[in-house]
Amino acid sequence: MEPAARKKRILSAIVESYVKTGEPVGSKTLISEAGLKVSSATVRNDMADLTERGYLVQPHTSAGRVPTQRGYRFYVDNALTVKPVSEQGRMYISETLAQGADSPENVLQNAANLLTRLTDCIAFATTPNGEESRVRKISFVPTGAHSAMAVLIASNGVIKTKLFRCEFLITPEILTVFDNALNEVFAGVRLSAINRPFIQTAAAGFGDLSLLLPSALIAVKDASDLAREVSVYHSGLGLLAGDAQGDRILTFLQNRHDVAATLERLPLDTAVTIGRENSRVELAYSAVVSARYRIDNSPAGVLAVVGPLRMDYAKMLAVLDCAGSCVSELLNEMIDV
Amino acid sequence: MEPAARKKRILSAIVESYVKTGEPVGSKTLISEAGLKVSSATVRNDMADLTERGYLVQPHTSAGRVPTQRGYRFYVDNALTVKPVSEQGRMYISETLAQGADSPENVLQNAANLLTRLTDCIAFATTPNGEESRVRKISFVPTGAHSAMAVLIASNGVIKTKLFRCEFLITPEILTVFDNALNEVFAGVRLSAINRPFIQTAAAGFGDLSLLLPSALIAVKDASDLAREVSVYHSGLGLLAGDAQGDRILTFLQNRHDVAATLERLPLDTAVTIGRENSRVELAYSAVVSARYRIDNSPAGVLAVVGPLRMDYAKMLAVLDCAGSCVSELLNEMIDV
DNA sequence: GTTTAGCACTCTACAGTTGAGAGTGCTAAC
DNA sequence: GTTAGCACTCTCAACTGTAGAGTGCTAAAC
Repeated sequence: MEPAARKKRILSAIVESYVKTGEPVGSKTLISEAGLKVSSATVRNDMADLTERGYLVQPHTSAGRVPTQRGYRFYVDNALTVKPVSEQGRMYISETLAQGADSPENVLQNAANLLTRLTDCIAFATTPNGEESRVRKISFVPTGAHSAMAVLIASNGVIKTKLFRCEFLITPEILTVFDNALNEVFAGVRLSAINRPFIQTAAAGFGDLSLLLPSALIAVKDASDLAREVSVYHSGLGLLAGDAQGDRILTFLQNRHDVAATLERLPLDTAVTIGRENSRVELAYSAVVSARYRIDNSPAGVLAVVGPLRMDYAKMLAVLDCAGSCVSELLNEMIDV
Repeated sequence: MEPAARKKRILSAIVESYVKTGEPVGSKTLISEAGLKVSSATVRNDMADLTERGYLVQPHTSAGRVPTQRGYRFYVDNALTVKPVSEQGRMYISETLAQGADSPENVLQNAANLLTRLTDCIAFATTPNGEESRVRKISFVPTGAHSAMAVLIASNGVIKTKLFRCEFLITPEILTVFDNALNEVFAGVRLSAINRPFIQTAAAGFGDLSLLLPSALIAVKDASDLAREVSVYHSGLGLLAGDAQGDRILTFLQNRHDVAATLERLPLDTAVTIGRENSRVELAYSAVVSARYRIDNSPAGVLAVVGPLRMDYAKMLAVLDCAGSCVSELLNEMIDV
């Protein structure tokens, strides 16, 4: 075998052995496990070279080698063969996700729970980000003499409500007027366009009505903001107990908005993000495997698991890929009512 | 001083010193800190007695004493003077809770965040349990040709929505019929009474209509179930990093339903629950300080902090009591629209 | 030029030892 | 009932020695 090819094989074997055992891998272990036809001295030379080039490190002088983040990256990019989830596995995943799932939120929580169970990692699922979605319909529901609820239905299936109060008496007639007026203005508008200037311009266009509308307009804007907000479901907190990176990850979880933003920033495809490649320092020693689910065939929310660098990347990728496509299927069914 | 009174004083002093320093308290330290007018030998005799009666323990032969759970309990019941939060403190709490609080959920999340900040403990806030509350109003909003959304407004101010589909075409007229029919049946009914038998009986009473109603009825029941469900907001996960009980508490947090149930089971007043007094084993080495907030003057949800047994109980009680009443005020304002 | 055997070297992990310091329980006297 | 004095116990931290694992280097073999 060519020296170059052998080195690649040695690196893969070290990653795989280290992932399995957690022990630094020495030259002798490597020969017996990888079935190499060379002596330990040769392997040592190759390992020294790989160390020099930054793919491996030695915890201390007399220890075996451990992959660096660069080592894992090389392994994931060049030496990984992902075997898709079996047909039975896929059915199991699909059925588990659908269990008692009467809303998209439920499906996503199911997904996080399931991923934790299948991967033994903390898992996340985000709601679809609303950046691309538009207002499908606005309705009003009376809730009291001076209060009502605005209901916004977005094109990605998300429904948000917001209460508001008025000085004047709210009658069914007024709500009908609101309904007609606001649907005319908002229908088809992108959620991201609904900001203060937008509602001010809208209000100005209503003549007499504009005196009655402000609180309703603000309620619609608030509902739109809520619909754009990404919320995050997670599962597997308990796994952090005793985990080496547990403290860091807890710090990461502390701030909901950071978590949402970090997950949103993940690639649009199934992907592995290793250590410092992550946008948050708290994840500098963790690996994130993620997949997007799609709604109406465009990337929507993300499923992800966070675990140690030392993880079975092939398995994780297979599971996430499958879960992602199952979630897509389920949500698309639910939404196109 | 009477020996009995002195022992009580010694126990309190040990609790307070241990809470402050975290170090087992020896007889000499005790004399200098509690200003006792007896010798260390006398104190040692008293400590030996308190140890025998289960109020103190020695981590090892040559160490000072540490309070047992029984010791803490005695201290909390007999030696604690709670000084109410100052007027300024109260205003600060009240204002912080109200910040950007446009829904009860927001107020509760604010409360959890604030409690974490003030107490350096993980904090929880539960939504009002719906056991006592009744249906105030039901509305329907069309969302598509064959789908609509049921909106249930409960007497405790909670609003829940549920989508449903029908085989037949949904027109505004049909929804008006639904609206009238279902408000007649459900208005004033306790949420806990809305179960399968109830909706079956209800459906039976509608004659011809009953063919159209089932999915709407089920949607109302589902919304009612959602409204009864207690959800839990929490804050301070990051504090678990490096905490001695962190692992246990993470395990406790793992299951949302257990958390909700445990919190619901806490006393109706401001209270301290110490170690094994808690209903969950994971909290056997933690203390929970809790307060109920009230809606319409009856106990609704709970605010709680979970921390080490070794905590400043007086301060915690003061803060929780204050936060509880501030949340009550705020929510009552929001709800009686 | 590449590969190999052999050997000296380095480092860790673990177990055992030691001495200082803290705090106790007991006893005899007040 | 309280106190002084003293022997005793236990922890903690620092230090030591040893076994084991794995390396890097060198000189010889392919």
